[in-house]
Amino acid sequence: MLRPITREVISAANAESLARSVKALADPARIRIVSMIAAHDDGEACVCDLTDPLGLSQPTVSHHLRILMDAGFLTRSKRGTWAYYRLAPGALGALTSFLASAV
Amino acid sequence: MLRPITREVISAANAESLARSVKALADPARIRIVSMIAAHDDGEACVCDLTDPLGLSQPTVSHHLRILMDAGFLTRSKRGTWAYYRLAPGALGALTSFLASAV
DNA sequence: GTTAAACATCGACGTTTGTCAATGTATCTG
DNA sequence: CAGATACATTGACAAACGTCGATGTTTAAC
Repeated sequence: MLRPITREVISAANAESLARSVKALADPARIRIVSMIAAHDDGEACVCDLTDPLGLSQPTVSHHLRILMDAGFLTRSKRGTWAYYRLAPGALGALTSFLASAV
Repeated sequence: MLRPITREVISAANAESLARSVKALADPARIRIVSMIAAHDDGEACVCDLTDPLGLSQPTVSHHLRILMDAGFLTRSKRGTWAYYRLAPGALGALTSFLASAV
């Protein structure tokens, strides 16, 4: 993988937006949540699947899920009283490849 | 890139350590610093090269550089009164590939 | 219509974070 | 040695963050 002769510095605005995405993953609970959802049956999990293994209260888990959703890493589908969360296809890969190329 | 049938959930300890690394990049100033160092002549830059383009005070820049060093993303070599910072080879790539595979 | 269950939202709290001015530490120059 | 330069460290402060208990909202079951 060759290094281009000229290397552009990331713009302040792009750095801000990239930092927002990275920040969404910069917490152990949220990293575990993403990993747990990815490993769960059918690739989806509800809040009640996560609270116990995480050792966190239900409001805290909902809070983390909202942050991951707002950052575009998760999607939510409500069925009955349950809310099922999934990985947003390609979102994580997009971040890691952009991170690797941009900085 | 095939997905393994069984997917391990990341351990709490590994999530903690991964979060520490990610957190070091979860700030627009630090992302710009990494990008600026990568783009700078000979792949190295001193503190005085960074303060003006970042619009931050010298202590703040030193603070960010320390965080990036502690996380293993940068190396420092002192020559005279100047301190030259470089990307630690492979550190960023190691993070992104681990991130992509582990979560 | 009541009750119960799953989840979201709110309010409050201690902790962590990003920033700067002030100060300390080397290193070079005359 | 005296002054200047480049950088690190310290202390302080406001803002952001992670967490929980309490409460609100929606849906299902009886």
